Amino acid sequence: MKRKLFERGGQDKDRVTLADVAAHVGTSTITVSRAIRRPEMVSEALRKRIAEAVDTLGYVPDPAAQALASRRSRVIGVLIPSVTNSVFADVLSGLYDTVGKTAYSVQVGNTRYDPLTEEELTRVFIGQRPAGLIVAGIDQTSNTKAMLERAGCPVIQIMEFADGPIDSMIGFSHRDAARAATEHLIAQGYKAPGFIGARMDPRSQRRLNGFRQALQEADIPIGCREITTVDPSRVGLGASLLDTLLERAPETDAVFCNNDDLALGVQFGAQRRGLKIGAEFGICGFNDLEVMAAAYPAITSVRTFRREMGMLALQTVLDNLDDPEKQPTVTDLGYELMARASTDRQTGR
Amino acid sequence: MKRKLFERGGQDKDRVTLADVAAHVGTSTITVSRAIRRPEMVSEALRKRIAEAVDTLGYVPDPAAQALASRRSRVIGVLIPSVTNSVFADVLSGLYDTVGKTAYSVQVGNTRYDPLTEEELTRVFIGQRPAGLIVAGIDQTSNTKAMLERAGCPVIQIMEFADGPIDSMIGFSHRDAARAATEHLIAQGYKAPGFIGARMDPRSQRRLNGFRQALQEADIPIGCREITTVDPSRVGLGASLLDTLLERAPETDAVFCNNDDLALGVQFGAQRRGLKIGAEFGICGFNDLEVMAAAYPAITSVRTFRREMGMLALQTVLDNLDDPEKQPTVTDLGYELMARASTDRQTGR
DNA sequence: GTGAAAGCGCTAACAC
DNA sequence: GTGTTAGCGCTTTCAC
Repeated sequence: MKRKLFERGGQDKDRVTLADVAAHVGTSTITVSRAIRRPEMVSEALRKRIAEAVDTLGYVPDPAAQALASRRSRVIGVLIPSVTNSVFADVLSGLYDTVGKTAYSVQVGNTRYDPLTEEELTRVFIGQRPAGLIVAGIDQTSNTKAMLERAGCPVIQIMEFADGPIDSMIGFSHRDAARAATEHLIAQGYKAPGFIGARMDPRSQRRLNGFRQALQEADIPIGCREITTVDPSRVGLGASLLDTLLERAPETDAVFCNNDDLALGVQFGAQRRGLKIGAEFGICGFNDLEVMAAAYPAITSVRTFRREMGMLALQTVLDNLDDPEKQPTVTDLGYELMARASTDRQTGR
Repeated sequence: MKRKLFERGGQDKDRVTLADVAAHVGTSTITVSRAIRRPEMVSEALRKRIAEAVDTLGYVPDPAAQALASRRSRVIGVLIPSVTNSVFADVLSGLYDTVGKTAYSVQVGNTRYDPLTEEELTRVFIGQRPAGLIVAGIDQTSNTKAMLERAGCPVIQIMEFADGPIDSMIGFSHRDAARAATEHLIAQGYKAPGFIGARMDPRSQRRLNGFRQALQEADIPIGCREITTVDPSRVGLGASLLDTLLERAPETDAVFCNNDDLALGVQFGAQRRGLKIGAEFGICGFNDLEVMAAAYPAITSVRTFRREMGMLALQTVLDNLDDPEKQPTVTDLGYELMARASTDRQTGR
């Protein structure tokens, strides 16, 4: 087994610097620096020779030195509450795709649904003089909000659409989306829809509010058909929450689930109980993960635009960086109800 | 809508530096630096006053300056082929958990299953003088491998267990795991197991090899029961690949799927066809995502230790950083066959 | 269009 | 234990 060679220094001596490139070409470091960052400022001839030297010497810029000298890093900080939750994984995927071949890089902080962790991470991120900051949600502590307002870089809030953005905002109304889902259940003829929710972070809470609002407007009493837990969401949890729901409120004939994992679990649980999905029991999820359309029977859900949110958020940072005069934007990405067999009363099964 | 305030400088003037803290306490910058990084080198009295000053002034270290001066950043680079694939999301979750309250941070590069993107990202990452590097797989280009060998930091290969590690390695044998799964199908009495695979990256390929090996050892001809595609895996794809499989090889009575998404899709497809899962048709997935146990019927899979892999990889980097004399380690995390109803021939459905 | 000088905020190396 | 001196590799500012 080979020995380690990173005791210190190591290949650090052979690091190729701007000065090396400059010497090779016979010009000054600043010109090389310009040739790389703003080619239009350097004559074509020089530019070409510099490009060649960069190539042959294998020069790679030192981001630390760049950041220190320019007082700006090329890191775009992203604060999300979870990395495993596929909702955020999709957002990340959009971010990574868009950051792709730009000179910027994405650094993700996992707040674990904890506002204080978020505050701490915000402090650290801002200490890096980030090029931009993308944060999930609108429920930051007042300290966090104050820091973000003075961050000195574009700040994009994602996942929500609401009043009082810190800077730019890209998302949708969780309440409206949930209300639409519930209205769909009612329109399909279900008489006693219930709600199943896990984690119950602020976004889940807003979805619950949308559910309540729809029932209220339809003059349907809620009864005991709201089953929630702070436990993280899992498919397996769907079935157990369904058990609780049907025990407490046997009249329930449909359920709006906080997210798709729960909905899938509810469907498995309902099948185990021998319920006819659709005809006897309606199921609606939230987010429209790919599995929903593929399930048997296919499960109704509310489609949300997660990758798009990531892409647009990153692009918004880039746009703001390009043009510092650019005004903040607030974008509603909306949602789309995907009605499928699981809420079709004609579906026997 | 508020005006932007990040035109440049902004709050940069009020940045609290080591010098500010030193002045406040009446000592030198280096002492403050030491008080923070190696408290045992500073007298208790001073240390306490410095801590207070740091707090009241709100000092946050500048990672760029640290990296530049020490020629080492506190960034641990992670190169994975996908962020949405929940397999890697789980690994990431383990990484983030472990990096948690350390002074290090994780930076993820998405290679998109492309060796050249991986090479490019490796070059950029190494240019950051990372504290450590965690890379998925063993199929790097020779250029990439050469760079990693000279990276001057701990390098951990994850997701595989094989010969010739670059430095440390943590994973398991995909071939052995797949062989075990296939042997299970055979032991359960299925006579003509097939293979369904998507993406077909090197790890999938090794799993296919394990499948072949098991059939060969059991003297079962493979026939046309290998259905693969380079398309990325989706649940929906499972059903279509099942269609292809049963068309080409109607004798098939069980299937080993490259991953759990496909297995779930196969199950939905089989249900749609009215096949009795288990009794008539066996299904085995790979990775044992949470949904597999929750499905109805529950689906057999091969459990892999993804979060653990992330945690251990990060910990290995930290250990190597603590003790540069530490020798590289190679760890086999193994796998575990989770036999469930979907491969139980007694299961009617 | 190009360059010289200065310094970003921190730490390594060597004093004391 | 603590301080001094020199940078790290780059960009800013201001000259030319």
